[in-house]
Amino acid sequence: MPATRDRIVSAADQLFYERGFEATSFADVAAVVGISRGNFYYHFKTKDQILDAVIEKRIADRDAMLDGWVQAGQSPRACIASFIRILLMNNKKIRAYGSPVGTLFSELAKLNHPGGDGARALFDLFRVWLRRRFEDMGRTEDADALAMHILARSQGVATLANAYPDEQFLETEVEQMLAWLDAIAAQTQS
Amino acid sequence: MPATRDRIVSAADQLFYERGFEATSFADVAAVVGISRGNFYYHFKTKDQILDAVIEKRIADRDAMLDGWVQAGQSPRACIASFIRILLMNNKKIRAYGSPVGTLFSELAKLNHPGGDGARALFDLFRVWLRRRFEDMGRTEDADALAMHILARSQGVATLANAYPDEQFLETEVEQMLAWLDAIAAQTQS
DNA sequence: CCTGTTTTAGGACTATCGTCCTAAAAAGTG
DNA sequence: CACTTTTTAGGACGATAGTCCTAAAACAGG
Repeated sequence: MPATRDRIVSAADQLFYERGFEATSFADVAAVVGISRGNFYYHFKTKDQILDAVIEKRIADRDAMLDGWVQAGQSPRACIASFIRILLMNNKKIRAYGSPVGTLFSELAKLNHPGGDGARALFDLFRVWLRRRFEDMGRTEDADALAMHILARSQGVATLANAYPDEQFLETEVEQMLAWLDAIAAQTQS
Repeated sequence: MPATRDRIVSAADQLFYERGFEATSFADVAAVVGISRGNFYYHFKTKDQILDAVIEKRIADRDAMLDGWVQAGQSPRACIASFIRILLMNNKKIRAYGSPVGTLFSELAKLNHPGGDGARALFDLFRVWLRRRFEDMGRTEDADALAMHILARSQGVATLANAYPDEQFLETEVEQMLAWLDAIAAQTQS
């Protein structure tokens, strides 16, 4: 049986993703978890503290996923391909709610919320990881630009897939991104 | 002197962009315009009505901009290049607040707000316009896919530029998008 | 100058939210 | 079993939001 605190963070994570941070209230999360607002306050004094915990969890989850690919012995190129395919893995959720990273960052940036730094850290996690993969592929000079490029493509595809929940679009764009990766690899190894 | 209603819509347009729809209150808009909340209510009965008016204005503004390029006699390819360069034209605002189209859509989609359809109509405006330009370039079979592709790229670049307000990134990506457009044009005319 | 319509101001009402407090229940310890 | 700490429940409080109402001010036409 998971601790109450963890159940709160998981529920908040999901609700923040589906409804947004501001639109999700203490009462909403408490209702999903099945506890009272008073109990909620025992674990988190302020809403910002829940946000911090949710961002921490999102970072930890994604960090584990990314490291898992590396630990599994996938080549740098295969790792990047796996990153691109996240869009397909989560295609239903992305079409329904967009990117968990991008939409959270957008909201917090507009609110000038201090947690926006944490949301940027989520981007950083992917950016740094991707940069290292490109470096391992031999693209040391422009590894960061390539990382930013593929990150931007992912974000854009997620946004449009949310606006137009068309599965074909997602698949087409993923194929193009993989083709782009092939071209990069060909450039580098030749 | 512009009518009060128009001043309200302009102020709301800006505030919705900078702070988001939900985070902007009647009082915020009224304070910027310099009128009372009561006067506000005379012009707009509900918050949804302001949102509708703002979306209508955004569509009209962008429709005029896009049509202006066509009326000015620019070639289809030059028109698409102008669209890509919107990112540079508005680079300061985009780095500060993201894409006015994408961020509004994301927020309304999460709120399950009826105005989300209007925000999607904003995407449709660009999508249909871009599709027609690609058709005029001779890409009749995949014009819509090309339109969606460049729209997604724009959105992704805007999101990342918001997260990392680095002017160099924006310029680099715009150049790559223009190079992509050149490649498309070369494919088509050969 | 009078009259009817449009526009504006300011406050009242209700609901919801984040926050906080207090006391009971549960769990752990000797 | 007695005692202490942890956890839970439920409600109170102040602030803010969207909405709505009423009356005064500004303006129009005869």
